[in-house]
Amino acid sequence: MPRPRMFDEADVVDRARRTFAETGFAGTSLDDLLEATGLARQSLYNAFGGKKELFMRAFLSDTSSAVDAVSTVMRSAEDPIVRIRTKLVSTAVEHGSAAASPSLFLRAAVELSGSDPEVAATVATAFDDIRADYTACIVDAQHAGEIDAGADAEALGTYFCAVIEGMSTLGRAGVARATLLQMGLTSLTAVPITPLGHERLGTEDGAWT
Amino acid sequence: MPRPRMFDEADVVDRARRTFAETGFAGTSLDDLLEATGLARQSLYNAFGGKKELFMRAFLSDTSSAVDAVSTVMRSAEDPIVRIRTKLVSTAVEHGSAAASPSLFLRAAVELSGSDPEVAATVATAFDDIRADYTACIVDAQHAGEIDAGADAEALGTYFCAVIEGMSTLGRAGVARATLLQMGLTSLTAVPITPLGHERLGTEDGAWT
DNA sequence: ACGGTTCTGGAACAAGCAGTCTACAACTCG
DNA sequence: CGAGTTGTAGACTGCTTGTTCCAGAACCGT
Repeated sequence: MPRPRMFDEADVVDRARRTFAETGFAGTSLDDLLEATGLARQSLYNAFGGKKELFMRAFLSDTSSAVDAVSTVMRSAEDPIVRIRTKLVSTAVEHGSAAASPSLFLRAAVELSGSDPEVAATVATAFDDIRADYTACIVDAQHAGEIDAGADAEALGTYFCAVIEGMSTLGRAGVARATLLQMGLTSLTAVPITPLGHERLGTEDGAWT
Repeated sequence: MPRPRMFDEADVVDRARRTFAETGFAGTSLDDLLEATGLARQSLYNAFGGKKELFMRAFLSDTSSAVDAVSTVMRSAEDPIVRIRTKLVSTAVEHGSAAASPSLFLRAAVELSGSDPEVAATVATAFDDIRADYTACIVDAQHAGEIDAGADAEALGTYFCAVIEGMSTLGRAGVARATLLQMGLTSLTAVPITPLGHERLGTEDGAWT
């Protein structure tokens, strides 16, 4: 019986995500959101409840896609060591050079982790999940004989988590894509890769710009 | 002839820095600043000009001390390779476990680099300076025979910049000090250290908590 | 002690904010 | 087709924001 909505809820959340990612929670006004989503004031309140609630929807959605993105790559059928290099390269490409839509996950972590307990908890478990995925991938690589079995897999997993967050941060701060890529590939040399691992990775690493 | 000020300008800037670092530019109201600094409304406007101007004072001051902090360590008399490890350890200690006062430099980079050109430019040159300091230190280490002469010093410098920013970001997001330390020390293994370098670094790396 | 200059504290201001209310339009089911 | 329910649009409401104004207090050199 109700009049059907003139907007797609998921689409609205995604537009809100982009807006919040660009100007932050405190820096985004309700009018900004209305303009970005095309919704009428009351429609936003009917559908979501308010600014904070819409933010949390967008934030949780972005967080889980960030976690999923890692998970997808780290559990793919590729050689374990290649999965990690793939993630490093794609992070450099996605976060390089201003243009690309910045991550709300990272922004919310920096802006609100200190003040909002729910955001802080979500960020913390997301990082744990991401770390676990990296770690699992490194264990796979050890079983495949690509990485020294004696290496501390968890230390390496945590390490990649930091490298990739650092790349995102620097990318947002304006560091060029090629520089990010160089950083990512350098980080791989921290891993005690066996001769087999090097063979699987291939020799030439250039050709991304 | 004028009535002397009842506040120390540098002290006010420092208190403002802490406040802005905790709640961000948009998230900090003038009343918050007045409470944090103890100034009267008009005094703040007389002495600094306004909210934005005070923010820039605090931001520029924090940025140059962040750059100086790197520079001081990287040009110290210590063995080059030890300087880098020192910086990694101190970053882990300072940014570990919520409590410690967060960096306004990092926060402003994430919050405002996308919208404020002056902040973006400052952040960009600060990162360049920091990268140059790391690179110079690695070159020193190569001359001292601690790092393979064939390594790409600039790539390694850029890399440490990313690792350390990543550590700061994760620290703010709630990652424990011990974990940050583990990340920092793992990042060192990306460097092609010569036998002499390993000797200079020492063998046991534990005992920080 | 006094005049000039600056600092101080609070009141006042306009603009912008998140959120609410009301009238109307659109659709579905009986 | 029409009654009922829900979405839409925009005016409206307190409240907070950054900033300015004004009157008085504090200090210094003479």
